[in-house]
Amino acid sequence: MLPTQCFHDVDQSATCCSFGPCAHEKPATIMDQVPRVTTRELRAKEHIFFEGDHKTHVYLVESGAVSIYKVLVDGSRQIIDFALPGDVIGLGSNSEHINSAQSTVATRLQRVSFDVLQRQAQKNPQLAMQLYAALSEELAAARDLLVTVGQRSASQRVVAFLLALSRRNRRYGKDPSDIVLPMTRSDIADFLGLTIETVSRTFSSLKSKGLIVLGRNAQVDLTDLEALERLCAEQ
Amino acid sequence: MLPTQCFHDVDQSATCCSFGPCAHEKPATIMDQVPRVTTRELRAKEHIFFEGDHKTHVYLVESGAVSIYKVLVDGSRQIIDFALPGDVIGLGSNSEHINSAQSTVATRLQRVSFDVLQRQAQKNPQLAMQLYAALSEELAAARDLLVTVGQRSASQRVVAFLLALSRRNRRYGKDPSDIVLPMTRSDIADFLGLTIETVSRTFSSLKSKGLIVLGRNAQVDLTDLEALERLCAEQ
DNA sequence: CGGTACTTTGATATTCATCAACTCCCGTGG
DNA sequence: CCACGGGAGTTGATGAATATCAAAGTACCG
Repeated sequence: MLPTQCFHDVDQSATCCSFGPCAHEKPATIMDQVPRVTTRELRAKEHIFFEGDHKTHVYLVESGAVSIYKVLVDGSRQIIDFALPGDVIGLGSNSEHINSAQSTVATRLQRVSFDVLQRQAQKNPQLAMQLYAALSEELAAARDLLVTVGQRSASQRVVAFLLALSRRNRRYGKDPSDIVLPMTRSDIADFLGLTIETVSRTFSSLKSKGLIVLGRNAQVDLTDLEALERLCAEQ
Repeated sequence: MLPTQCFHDVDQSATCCSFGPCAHEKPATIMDQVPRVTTRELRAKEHIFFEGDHKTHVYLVESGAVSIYKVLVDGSRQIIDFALPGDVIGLGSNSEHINSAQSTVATRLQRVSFDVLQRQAQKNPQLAMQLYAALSEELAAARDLLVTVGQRSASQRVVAFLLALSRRNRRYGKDPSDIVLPMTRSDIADFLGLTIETVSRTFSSLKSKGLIVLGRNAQVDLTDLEALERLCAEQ
């Protein structure tokens, strides 16, 4: 097992918020098995690749954050996943990218050649199975997000999003009630299938209820995790 | 490449309806590489497995239709995919199912042992890569549905759904303007993140506009494919 | 400092969910 | 053969949630 662009945790049992604990600990196993790893630095809002581009590399996020998204003809955008430090971008056997990727903040990436990775996988069944497991997690994450967007109210979606970041913090040994949002309201809105205004209003509402405190620098304090969990599950 | 539960087509370029042509033709390559294939017959609305169940088999849909879904604590259901004839259910490296599966109509399945398949894949890199490609398609399908549910209006979702079935027909050499819906309005609603009533009203509205004709036996005639495509893309 | 991008807040409009009643279809049993 | 019953589908009336439009406020970067 190895980390993927599993931004929100994959919940096997669909309790609560459809986000749950994600069990991968080993960081970047894939990258260790392939030679010639190079790094790339990005400022905020730089593109890594576009949908339809020929797939040249697979990337590991070292720091920062990347949005994986699709755009419709009318220009509206659905962010499919946020790739955070430790997550891998660009897996899948297609020779072309099926979505676009853009840094949401300043970001540092490691990259390996897609072809080299594919060839290694052909020779090494264990690597192939690792790739398979990684993709399997991405699939679970995409489906969890689908459940959230398809079935939950605006405030439940936002809370689910915050709790997913909280759980990620816990997984990495950081404070689960003190999270950072490395993306704009607009990014969050496009991730949750809402508008900027609705996301902003929901934050304000949670703040006025004393469930969160909005700090400087995109910092958010989750002052009542239990109440948030309840909010996310209820109805 | 091999077929998966890619109900709607995977559109590489996110044109129109986020559903597009899906290029797999070889049916059931996986099943041919594993011994002891058995079959199972189901009446409508029988369960194949539940979320959390130990994964014993991987299934190929021979006839009928299967809904893959998750339920939330409040009882609401999100159908994640419809598996139709030729599609495979139960892939992924988890030892437990991460969603439930239920026939929507009378259905016949082929099944192979999950463990046997895993072991074969360990030994046979080509099979492993096939599984990888299959999962890759499932992921693309889940993401396309996410885009539809997250960004489109009720009528656009319904039309996208109809057009996906139409394209599937075309791919299998059948009439793309004469489709069958092997599921209830309730299933469609839970797939598209809508209510039964909204789905029904949308069908009625499309009918009154002369874009579709509702026939007997869940048959739907798409009398103006171009107008439907336009409806799905516009705004 | 000054400008730009991002965020918040308010007023209004629209879409879709909800609640409720009714119809249709099909199978079952009297 | 017809009556009954239940599941599925349709249609209408209403309300709530969220999008849209508009404007002001705030932080950040040169």
